[in-house]
Amino acid sequence: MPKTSQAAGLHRASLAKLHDLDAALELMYYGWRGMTLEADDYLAKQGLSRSHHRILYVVARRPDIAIGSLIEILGISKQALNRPLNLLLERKLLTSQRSPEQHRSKLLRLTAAGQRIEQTASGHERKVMREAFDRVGTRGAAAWMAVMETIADNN
Amino acid sequence: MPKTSQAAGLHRASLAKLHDLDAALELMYYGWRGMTLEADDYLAKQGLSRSHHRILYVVARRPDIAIGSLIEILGISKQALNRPLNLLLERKLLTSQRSPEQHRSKLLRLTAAGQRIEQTASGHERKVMREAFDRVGTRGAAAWMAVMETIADNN
DNA sequence: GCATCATGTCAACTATGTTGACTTTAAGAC
DNA sequence: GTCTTAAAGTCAACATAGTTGACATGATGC
Repeated sequence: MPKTSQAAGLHRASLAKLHDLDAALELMYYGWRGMTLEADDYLAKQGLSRSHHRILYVVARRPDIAIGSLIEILGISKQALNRPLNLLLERKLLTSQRSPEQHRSKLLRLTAAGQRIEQTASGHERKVMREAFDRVGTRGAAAWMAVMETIADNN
Repeated sequence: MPKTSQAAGLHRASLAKLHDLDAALELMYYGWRGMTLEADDYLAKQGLSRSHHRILYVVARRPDIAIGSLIEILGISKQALNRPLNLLLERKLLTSQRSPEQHRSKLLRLTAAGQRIEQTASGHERKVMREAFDRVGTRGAAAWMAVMETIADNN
């Protein structure tokens, strides 16, 4: 895994602004890095990375999700899912079992250990968001969400 | 280069929310994807990708930047810079020349073609931001910036 | 028994990053 | 002039995270 950059953000203001919105473009970039920085450091210490966290995050919010649905939500191929998923199963952060009602699909769940790691990693990200929202109040937070929703739905 | 995902965002609301701020975490992820989607499609058509765009973006805003400074700003190793940078030079989107005042460093500049591509790619991203800002007004945009600044400086 | 769906796996490839170990080029010290 | 140093360039080996294609396995439905 690439080292989580220590210096990202240092240069946040070091570029001439050619356009009005240059600052916004750069903030999106450094904002994403800033939000995930501590979580990535924590995950690296656990021998995990962003891809593992994405899996844990989704399974935490969709217990008993089938592998096919997980693939759909993550938007990657089953081959790409294979490696990180197997690592999580080997490390017993996830369990997989055929549905009791004789389905073809396998259902994924977090173990207690998996829950703990998901909570901690996501918690680092939430902490960053919470501190930022605290600075702008409810109205500001709502505006941030509205902007991001518009951008996220741009496709 | 990985295909720029078509389906990202479709599942934006499909997860149960375990915490207050889950929506914000997901918006950061899908927001980043949404902002870069069209630019990445455009770049792919030019046989380029995000890493090339980052180089073009920085050089556009720091004409005559030395390679060492570029490395610092991008936060990657010179070996990682090597390949995309050489492609841009071969494709004559960038020029490099030793400083006239007999310096050791080489100075990078965009060619007209390089400027055109940088403008177009960044323009796609600015368009997305502009549309989102238009929905929330000046105050909302200012709040968005304030939130992102706090997050970006989190390191 | 057979088709089909969901899953699993293998191989080859691309892209983007890392570290380590060099070389080359230019400038400055002496 | 030679030597040192700084900046840049290059080569190899590696890791991660994705892609496609091809094929195997397991469970269900008929």
